[in-house]
Amino acid sequence: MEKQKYYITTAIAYTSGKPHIGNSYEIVLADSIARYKRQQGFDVFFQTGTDEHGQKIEMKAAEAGITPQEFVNQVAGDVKDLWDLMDTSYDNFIRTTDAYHEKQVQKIFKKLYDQGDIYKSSYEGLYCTPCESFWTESQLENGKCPDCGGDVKPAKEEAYFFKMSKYADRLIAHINEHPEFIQPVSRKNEMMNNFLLPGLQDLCVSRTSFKWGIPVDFDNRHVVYVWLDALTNYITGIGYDCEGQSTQQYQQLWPADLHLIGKDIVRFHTIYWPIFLMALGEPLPKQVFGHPWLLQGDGKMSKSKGNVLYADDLVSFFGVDAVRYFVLHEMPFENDGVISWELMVEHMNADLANTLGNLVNRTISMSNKYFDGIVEDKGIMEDVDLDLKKVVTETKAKVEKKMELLKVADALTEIFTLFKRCNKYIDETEPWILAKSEEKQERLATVLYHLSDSIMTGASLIEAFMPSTAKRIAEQLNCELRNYKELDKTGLYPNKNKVTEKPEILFARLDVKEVLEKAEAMFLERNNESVKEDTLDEKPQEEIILEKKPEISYEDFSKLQFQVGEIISCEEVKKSKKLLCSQVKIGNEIKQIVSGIKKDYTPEQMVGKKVMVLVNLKPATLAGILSEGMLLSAEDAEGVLSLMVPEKQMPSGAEIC
RNA sequence: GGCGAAAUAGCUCAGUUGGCUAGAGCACACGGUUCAUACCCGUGGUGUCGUGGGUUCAAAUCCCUCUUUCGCUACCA
Repeated sequence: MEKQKYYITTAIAYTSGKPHIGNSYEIVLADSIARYKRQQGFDVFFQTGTDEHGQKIEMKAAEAGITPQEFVNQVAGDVKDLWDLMDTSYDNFIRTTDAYHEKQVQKIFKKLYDQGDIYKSSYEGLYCTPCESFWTESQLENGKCPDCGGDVKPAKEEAYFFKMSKYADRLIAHINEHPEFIQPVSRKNEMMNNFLLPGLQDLCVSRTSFKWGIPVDFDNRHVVYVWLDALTNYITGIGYDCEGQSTQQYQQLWPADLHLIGKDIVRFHTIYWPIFLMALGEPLPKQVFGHPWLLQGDGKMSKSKGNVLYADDLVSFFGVDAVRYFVLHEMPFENDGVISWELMVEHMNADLANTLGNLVNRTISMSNKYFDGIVEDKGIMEDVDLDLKKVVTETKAKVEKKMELLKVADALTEIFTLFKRCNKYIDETEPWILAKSEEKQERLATVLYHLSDSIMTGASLIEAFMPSTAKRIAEQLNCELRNYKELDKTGLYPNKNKVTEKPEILFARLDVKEVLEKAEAMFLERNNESVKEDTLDEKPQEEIILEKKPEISYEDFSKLQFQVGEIISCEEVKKSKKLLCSQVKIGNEIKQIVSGIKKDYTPEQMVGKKVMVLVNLKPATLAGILSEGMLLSAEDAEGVLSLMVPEKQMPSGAEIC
C-alpha cells in the first residue's frame, strides 16, 4: 500500500525583522507534528518560508538605505538560519520573491479577473477616509459609514476588488459541515460572529500606494494585495498552476492537511484563503489551527525595553532541544502561554535534568558498575515489572490520542510520565540492594534490561519533539531508535548489548540566579549597543519616512484654523479603550474634543496642558461622544504620541499660523 | 459598545453527559534511600471550586445577577 500523504505548512514569516521566540514557536510546533507524522509512516511534506512584500518592508529598506530586495534577502537568510538552528525538518522553504511564485500569482490574479471574481472599481461612494475602509451599499447606515457615522466619500483611487460575498454562503456551509476545519473552536465562533454572519464585504486586492509587491501584469500601476500574494504560497510552493499545468507533486499533496498559523491571522486563512481557493476551483485545506501566543512572563517583549527573547539567545543558554521542550511544553492549546527565565530554568532542572537526564545516567551507570555495561534479560520477572511494562506500552496510544488533537504539550507530558515511572521502578526494585547478594544477580540484570528497554521506548517517542536528545540516548545505550509501530512492545532492546562506558550529561542543572544574572548582562550589553548605534548613526534609526501627500496650495492651508487650547478638564471615555475626552478652552470658548491618546496620557496629565488644536474641523461623534476639533500630536515609529505644545508660554486662543 | 471565553491549592492548570472524603505538576516541609546530574521514592493542603441567588435527593459541573480577567471586533479627528 502506498504511503498516505500529509502536507503541513507554517505561516510564512514576514521579513520586516528578525523573528523573536514567540514567532519561532510555530516552526518548532510544526516540525514536531511533521516529524511525528513521519514516524507514524505518513509521506510528509512540510513547507515554510518568508513573506517578503509590502509597504512596511519597503519603508524598512528605505530606512536602512538599501533596496527592498537586499533587505529581504538579509532577513530571509536570518529566518532560515534560525529555523535551521532549531533543527526543523522542513522540505521546502518558499520565498514570495521567488520567480515561480511571482509569476503564478500574476496568472492567478489574471484568471480571477477574467472569470469576474476580481473586478476593477473605485472607492466611489463607498469609502470612508478616516476609517480607511470601504463598505457595500447594504452595510451603510442611513448612507453613512456604519463605524464612525461620517460621510463616505467618492474615491480618487481605483482598485481591484474580490467578490467575497459571492462565496460567503458556501464557506459558511463548509465551516458548519466541517467542525474540525478551524481549531480551536473558539476561533471559529469569532470568525462566524464577526465576519461571516454579519455579511462579508468585498476585499480590495490591489494597491497603488506602494511599489514593493508583485505587479498586476495587465495593469502595472497596481501591485497585488499582500495577502493574495502570501496565501497562495501554499499552492505555488508545491507546483500549482492555474492553467491546468500543475505538477504531479501538487496533485498528490493538495489539499493541505494542516495550516499552522498564529491566532492573529486566522481571518485570512479561514475566510479569504478558502474563498480564493473556491474561486480557483481547488479543494479547501482540511484544517487550520490558529495557535495561541507565547508571551514573556516578566513584562511584555518590546524592542525599546531591550528584553526581546530570540531563539538563538535561548539556545546559547539551554541548547536546542531544551528550547524546543520549553516552547512546546509551555504552550497550551487554547490560551496564551508564558515563558520566563525562571520558568525555563525550572523545567530545565525538574524535567530535563532530573527526570530524564538523570534517569539515563543512573541506568547506564548501574549497568557499567554491576555488569561491565552488558545489558542482558535473564527473564526473572516480578509483579512490579508488569506495571512498568503496562505504563510503557500504553504511552504510545496516549501520545497518539493527544497528537491527533494537536495537543502537543499534553503529548510531551505523557512521555515524561513514562520516564517518571522508570525512576519509580528503580526505587521499587532497589538494584543496589540486589547487587549485594550473589543469588539476586539474575534479577538485577533483568531489572536493568527492563530499564534500558523502557528508556528506548521513551526516547523513540520523544524523537519528534527533541530529535537530537533521542539520538543521544540511543547512542549512549548503543542501539537504534525504534520503529514507531513497535513502540507498544517491550523486550526489543538487543540482548547482551553493551552500553557506553561513560554516560554524558544530557542536560546540566542550572542555577536560577546565575542564569538571571547572565541574561541581564546580555540585555544590558544589547541595550548599550543599540544606544551606541543610535548616537553614532542617528539618521537611519531616528528618521521616520512618510509617504508624500500631494502638494497643496496656500489657499488649501489657509482653510485650516489652528489655535492654542488649554485643557481644563479631561476624563476617560468609558466605552473605549483608546479615547480621552477633554474640555479645551480656546479663547473665550470651550470645546469638547475626543482624542485617541489614552495609552500615552492619563486624564490627570492632560489637564493644564496648552496644546495645538485644529479648531474648525467638522464635529463628529466618536464612541457616542461629540468631538469638536482635534488635538495635534507627533507619533514615533512605535506609535508613541507626543502632544504638540508651544515652546513659549502662550495664551489660550493664540493663533497658530 | 457588539460577540465569545474564563474565574478551582502559593504558582500553572485537569475536572468527561451534575453523583461517593475536589485532582495533577511545580514550589515548599518532613521522612526514606544512595545507582545517579545533592538525585530518586514516599508522606503532607482547614482550597468559601470569583459573588449572590435558583433548579435538584445531589452542583466546581445546569439557570439567572453581579464582579474581575481575557479573546475577537469596532472606536484612534
